[in-house]
Amino acid sequence: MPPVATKHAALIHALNHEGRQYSTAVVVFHHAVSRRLGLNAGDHKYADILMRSGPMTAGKLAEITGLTSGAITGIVDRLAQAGWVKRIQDPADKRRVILTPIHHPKKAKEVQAVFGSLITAMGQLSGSYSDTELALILDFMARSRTILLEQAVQVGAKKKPQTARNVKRRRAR
Amino acid sequence: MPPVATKHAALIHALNHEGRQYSTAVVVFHHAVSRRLGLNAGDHKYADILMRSGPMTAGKLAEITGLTSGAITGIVDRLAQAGWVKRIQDPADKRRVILTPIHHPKKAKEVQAVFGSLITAMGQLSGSYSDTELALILDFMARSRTILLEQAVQVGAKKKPQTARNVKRRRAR
DNA sequence: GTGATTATCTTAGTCACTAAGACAAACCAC
DNA sequence: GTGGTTTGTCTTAGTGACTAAGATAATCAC
Repeated sequence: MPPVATKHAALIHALNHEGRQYSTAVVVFHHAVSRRLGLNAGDHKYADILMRSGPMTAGKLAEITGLTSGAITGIVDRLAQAGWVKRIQDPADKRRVILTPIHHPKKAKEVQAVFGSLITAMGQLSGSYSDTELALILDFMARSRTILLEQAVQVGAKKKPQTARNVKRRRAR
Repeated sequence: MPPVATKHAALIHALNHEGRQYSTAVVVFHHAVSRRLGLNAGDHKYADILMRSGPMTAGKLAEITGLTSGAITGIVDRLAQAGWVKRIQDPADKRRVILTPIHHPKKAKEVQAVFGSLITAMGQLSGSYSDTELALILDFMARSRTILLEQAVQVGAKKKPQTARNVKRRRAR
C-alpha cells in the first residue's frame, strides 16, 4: 500500500491492519484454550454454541453451523467422548437426537481457570478507560463488524465459480 | 453467564463478546475474499504474507507460518498454479527456492475491486469519528490483542498433553 | 575429498470435512 | 389402518490440507 496523505486516512489504514491482527490474536487464543481443554478449535466452538444456546437437535446444530449432518455426527462423537455433551433420544420424535451439554463441576472449574486470568487482565485494561470510552469502542467494533459481514456477502455474490481445487501437481525443477 | 452488577462490568463483558464476534466477521470476510480470488482461506493468508513481505525462501515462509516444509510445498504449488507466486532457484545456493510474488495487473485489479468497497465503507464509518476517537479505539484494540496473545501463551504453557484425537467411534443407539 | 548439515520435496498416514445414500420414524393422503 | 413420501441422523467413500519421516541434492567444515 502507498503511504497515506492525511492523519485520518493513516488511522483508517492502521485500524484495518489492527482489525486483522486482532482477529488473528483471537483465533490464536481460542486455539490455545481449545487445546488446553482437550478439544480442537472447531469442536470447541461448537461446544461453546451448545453451552450458550442449551440443548438442541443435531439438525439444528447443523443448520446453525452450516455443516453437513455427517460432519455433525463426527463432532458430537468427539464432544461426547470428551464428556462435554450427551446424546439423548427425543421421546416425542425418535428420529431426533437432542444434544445436551453436560455441566460437570470439574470441567467448569477448568474453563474458569482458563478464562479467569483473561477476564482479570481485560478488567485491568478497561479499568483505565471511562464507560463512555468503552461504549465508543464497543460501538465502533460492532459497526465495523456489520460492514465486514455486509462486504463479505457482497464479495461472495460476485464469487467466481472456480476455486483452486483439482490442481494437478506438476513442477519443473 | 449471570447478569453483571455494574455498567463497567457489563461493558467489559460486552467487549469480550464483541471481540469474538468481530473476529468471526473478519474470518468470514477473509474467507469470502479468498474464494473470490480463487484461493482457499489458508493459501490467501500465505499469499498475503508474501505480497506484504516480498520474496523469501520456502524455509522462511515455513518459519513464519509455523508449518512443515511439506505443507509449504503444497501451498506454493497451489499459489504458483493460480499465478500468484513464482519459484525461483537461488543462484547463490541452489538448494534454496525463492518465492516471488507475481504482480499481474489483472490480479491487482481484482484485488482492488474486492477491497475497494470495504475501504469506502470503512472510510464512511470512521468519518463520523474524530482522530482522537480513532486513536483511542486503535490503542484499545492493540492492547487487547497483546493481552490475548500473552494469555494464549500462558494457557498453552499449562496445556494438557492429551487431545481429542484417536477417539474410537463407538456409540449406542 | 569426506562427512555432517541444510533446504526442499516426496511419501504415507491422519483428520475433518462433503456428497450421496441407508434406514428408521413420522407424516400424509385416502 | 395401509402405502408412499418426507425427515433426521448415521454411514460410507472420497477429498484437501496437514504432519512426520525419509529421500535427494547442495553446501559447509575440516
